[in-house]
Amino acid sequence: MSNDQAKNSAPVQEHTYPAIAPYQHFNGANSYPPPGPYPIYGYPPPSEGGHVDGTPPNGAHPGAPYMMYPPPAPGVLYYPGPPSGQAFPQFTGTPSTTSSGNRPKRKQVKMACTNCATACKRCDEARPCERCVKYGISETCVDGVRKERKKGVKRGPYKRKNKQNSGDAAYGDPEWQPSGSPNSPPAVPPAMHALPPFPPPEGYWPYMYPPPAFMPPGHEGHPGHEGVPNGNGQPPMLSYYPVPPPGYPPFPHYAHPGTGVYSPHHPNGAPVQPPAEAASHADSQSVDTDSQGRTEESPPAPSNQRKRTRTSKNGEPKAKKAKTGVGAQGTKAANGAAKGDDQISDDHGGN
DNA sequence: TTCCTCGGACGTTCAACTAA
DNA sequence: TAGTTGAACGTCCGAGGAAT
Ligand SMILES: [Zn+2]
Ligand SMILES: [Zn+2]
Repeated sequence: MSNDQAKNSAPVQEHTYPAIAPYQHFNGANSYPPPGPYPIYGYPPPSEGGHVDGTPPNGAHPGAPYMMYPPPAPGVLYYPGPPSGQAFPQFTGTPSTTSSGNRPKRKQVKMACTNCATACKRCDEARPCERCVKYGISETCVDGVRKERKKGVKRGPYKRKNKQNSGDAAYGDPEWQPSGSPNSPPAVPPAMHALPPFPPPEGYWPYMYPPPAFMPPGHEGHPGHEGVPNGNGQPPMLSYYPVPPPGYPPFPHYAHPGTGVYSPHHPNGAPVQPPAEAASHADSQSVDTDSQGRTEESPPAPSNQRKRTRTSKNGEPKAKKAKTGVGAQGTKAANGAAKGDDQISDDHGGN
């Protein structure tokens, strides 16, 4: 902790997403989809047994990519319809989750008081903070001093993350971006510019329409397909299937970027899970990114599975701090107060 | 059974770096 | 010079050992 905390107390980095217009459901209903992940699938058009309103037909195979019917409005992010004709509940919460699931993102105070910092416990902005008040140590509840950052530390060359697709990123990679091959020029529709803010609320799994650089699978030339009216008064059919934009985790089902052919396998070889399973595992397929878009190569085991060793980073036990004074509070009353929360503790370093 | 410790995940900040 | 990157540094969750 150091004075730079005070220096920088003005701009608070809020990681909440701006309010966005309701996304349109697969079936056209205007409401927020529930926080994901959940399986992505579609239902066949009426010409193939589906219902005009987009609800699934009897015996519909929910894992298959189907044409969307009625045709969607371009330039919006769409979400899959509810399974089995159920309606999604109206989503009213503030989308704020970690990228690794539905767990709410941890909010840190900008500066914990010395007591809380020492105890590695949650603090708040108030002074005295709630915890210090609770333990009757208000008088020692003060901000710590932030260490000054080292200067003059040289770094290597930076990788550019937001570079245009160079063509060597594999499909499914966070860096992959739709672009044309030498044989198929880029097909990024103008409507894409009307997309809602990117990225969308975490936990939301978008469908993008029209799919950039994708051709629809398996319906070429069918009357009434691909935006071409069939001449029978039937509206044009438009393809609709998952396309992970750059930075999005891979979807459970894929259409090959080159051929547009749907495959139950991810282009990089990983098999696709059945929808129900995908729902519970889609999270694990996602590329975990932190608040700065960093990715986690290998997400840590859940903390309840972590092996805990009692040694410090250098392999030695951390020195114990005397249980006197405020940092270690000393009193049982203070120590034990709230279960699952406050236990006054020794200092221990972060990273 | 409760209390306390502390490993490490997670979040924030900002200097170094880079492209325009 | 503005925007991006990435590491330093801070917060604090929660498992598990120690104490009662
Ligand atoms: Zn505090
Ligand atoms: Zn305090």
